[in-house]
Amino acid sequence: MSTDTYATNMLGAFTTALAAGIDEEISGVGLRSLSAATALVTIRNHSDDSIEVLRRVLNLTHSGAVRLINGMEEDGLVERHRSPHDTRAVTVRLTAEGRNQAEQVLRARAAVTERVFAALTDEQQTVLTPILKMALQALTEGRDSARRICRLCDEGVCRPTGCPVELSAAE
Amino acid sequence: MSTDTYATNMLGAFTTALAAGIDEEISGVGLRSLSAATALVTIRNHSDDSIEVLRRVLNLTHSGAVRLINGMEEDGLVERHRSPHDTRAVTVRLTAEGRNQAEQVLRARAAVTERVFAALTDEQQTVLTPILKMALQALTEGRDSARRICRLCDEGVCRPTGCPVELSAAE
DNA sequence: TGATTTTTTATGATTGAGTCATATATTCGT
DNA sequence: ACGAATATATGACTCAATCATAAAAAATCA
Repeated sequence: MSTDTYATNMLGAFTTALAAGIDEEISGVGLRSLSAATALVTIRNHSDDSIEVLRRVLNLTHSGAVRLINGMEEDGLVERHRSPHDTRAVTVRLTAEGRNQAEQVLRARAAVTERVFAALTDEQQTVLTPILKMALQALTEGRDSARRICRLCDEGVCRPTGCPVELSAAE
Repeated sequence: MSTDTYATNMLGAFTTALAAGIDEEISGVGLRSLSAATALVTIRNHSDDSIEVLRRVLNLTHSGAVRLINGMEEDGLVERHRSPHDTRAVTVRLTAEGRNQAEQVLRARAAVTERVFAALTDEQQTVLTPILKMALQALTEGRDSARRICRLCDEGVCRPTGCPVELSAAE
């Protein structure tokens, strides 16, 4: 069963188009970088994570993450706090403004994915969901990988139904 | 018919995961930037396009594109030629090495999309194809948009069957 | 307990992709 | 033929991110 080159080519184009659309929409929120937008949502979902954890989710060097947080702190989006049980670690927390901006990033991403979904027939929407679930399970390769994949998600939404990425990560 | 937030959230995660996977795999080819990789494939598909056309496909400023081509020329991947009918315009053509690297970029992207496809059941693969076709049509907003969406595709593959993006662009 | 290794944050120096402002040459429209 | 539009190019600069390195706290283990 050799893979259908035509279909895989389209999957690539689909990814290019969708990723570009999401990036563009998120850029419209007006944050200093896409990394900042991603960090904002990541922190929203996991408050009080250390810079080191953030570093892995964002796939940056540690100094890169430190500088990203510096900038976001300057912009009044996050605050540094000393971790109570490990005085080396710095935990990062959103300010009210940061929380506000994080919601805007989530809305921006959702706007694009909703637009794509709306272009499909009801039946296509129905069959697509389990396909996405299956693909996400296959793409997940452990805890760190799961955090990276879900880094721009509204995690509250997946909680009740169960996130396939989290399930697969806990294998 | 309010959209299913759970499904759109997963579509976002799917895009994040797939786009990151593709970027990472393409980075493994060892070119100086993702832009260079994209330019390489774009030029492969449309040889002798001008820098100005490239600029639009890659979504760069003109000077950005000029500098990208400078670098790629230094790396021996492309050659500048004066356009025969417009002496202002510079057309860009791949060297043998450039062609070689472009194929590697295509293979890198295909490897990731094939892996995802392979994780699906035969039936899921069958129903996914027309869904992708429909979504791509919806995501295409004209000629320039089509070029951007297909910028990392192996365009030869879509020719026989017909690329939904091109069809939609020619509306 | 005390010494060594590991983990975590931070900073100075640098890189490199990309932008902005501007210059120059060619083509097009009238 | 002249003015507007189009195309390439370059100098100065920005900014995200890296590399190399330092220092402090925690964990390990002898």
